[in-house]
Amino acid sequence: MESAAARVTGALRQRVLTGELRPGEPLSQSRVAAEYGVSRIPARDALQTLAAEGLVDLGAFTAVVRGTSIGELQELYELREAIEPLLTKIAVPNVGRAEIALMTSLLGEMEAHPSSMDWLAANARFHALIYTRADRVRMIELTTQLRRLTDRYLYLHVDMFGETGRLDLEHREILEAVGIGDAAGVAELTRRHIAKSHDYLLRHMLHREPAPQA
Amino acid sequence: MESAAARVTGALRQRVLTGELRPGEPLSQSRVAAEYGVSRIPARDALQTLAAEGLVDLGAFTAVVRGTSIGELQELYELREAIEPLLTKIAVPNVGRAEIALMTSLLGEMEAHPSSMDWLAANARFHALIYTRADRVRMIELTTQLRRLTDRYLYLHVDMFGETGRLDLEHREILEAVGIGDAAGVAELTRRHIAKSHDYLLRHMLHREPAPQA
DNA sequence: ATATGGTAACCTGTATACAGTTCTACATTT
DNA sequence: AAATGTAGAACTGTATACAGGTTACCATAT
Repeated sequence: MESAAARVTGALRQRVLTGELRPGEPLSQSRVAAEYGVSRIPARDALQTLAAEGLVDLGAFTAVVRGTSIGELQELYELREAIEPLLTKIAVPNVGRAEIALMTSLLGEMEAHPSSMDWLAANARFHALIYTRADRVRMIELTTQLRRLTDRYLYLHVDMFGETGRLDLEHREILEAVGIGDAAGVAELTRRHIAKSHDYLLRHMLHREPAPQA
Repeated sequence: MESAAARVTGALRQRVLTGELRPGEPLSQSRVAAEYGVSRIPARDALQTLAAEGLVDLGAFTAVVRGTSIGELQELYELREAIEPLLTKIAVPNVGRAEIALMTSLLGEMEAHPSSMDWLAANARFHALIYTRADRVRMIELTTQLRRLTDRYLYLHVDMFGETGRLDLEHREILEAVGIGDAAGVAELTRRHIAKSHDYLLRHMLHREPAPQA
């Protein structure tokens, strides 16, 4: 069974992630509780979890949906650029035929559903598939969290990714390098892959919102 | 004022960190609550926080002090070796005379109190002093957490750091490189500094406990 | 002696209740 | 009109209470 707290956590996480709940939006325990038909305790638990994940700020008075900033974006991508290539380098030697087949089919799925939530989901699974083989539980957990946070920037600041075409090409390159077992190559391709998304987001944020909320 | 939850969190964190509470020790909400004279809610909050920090496992039945393993040690140090040099490279150009003076005095403090908790505290402040100037809130928070987790391995698996002498020498090297503003140099020295602690711990864990608890 | 079943102790998730704090908005003063 | 003060609304932290679920242990059967 799933606890009430877990249910509320998941629902809120989704709403914050997709931008349905805007940055700065206050999330009081009582209102969250009422909205999901639970008592304040599980609502409180959910807010605490989301705060630990960095999606919510726990102020003295009330919790609020965390804002975005170019500074934070910078940090998140710096971390991803450091960790994901590392994870890649460790994982690639352990990737087998089965994973490569699955990755190929995920690539097809992405090409079939450009610029949609389906694309984003397939993309996440594509990369996760490599990382899993690194056998690094903590690193993967951290990476998942960082990806969630940067995905939020995509939802909030980009009309709706006009870049999936280019990214699919990069995925094909990555897949090829995985195929020949070139760990260092995949790592470097991954780093650039991430850096390009960073640049893309940065350009859009600088252009559209010169002074973003804290 | 400090909330009851924060007080319990701090106290428990200390006890888990220093190994007073051994890995595997069950921490039920009720007993923690009774022990600190609070109700179950703040006790529950504290356990959740510690779980998010990775010091406690939130099982289905009861929370337990997290175990240690060579695999986790590996992950923690891989992360530190990736992040702390990065943080260093960013920070060093911003370190001024004031910080260098303070670092010098901290170095003296470490040399004056070898192999003690005071040494560990001064050591933490020494490195933190550099990192602060990187202006990377999230990275620093993450680094703090990783350092806490690895410090626990020191407490649990090393009789009581017989290495402070060598480490002080390395600190002196780092301080010198900071003095001449050699960011890349400090980064590399920091990476090796961390790697050596990793080796040291690994040797001891392999020697003393061939099959550590999960 | 070992396996099996049942009961009591323990523990968690959640609801409700209360005290104290923070914010808001309006009235009062300057 | 701006500043200040003040009641009330909103919110949080915490305590207490209750309904399951899990574990441990002991008695009984094989």
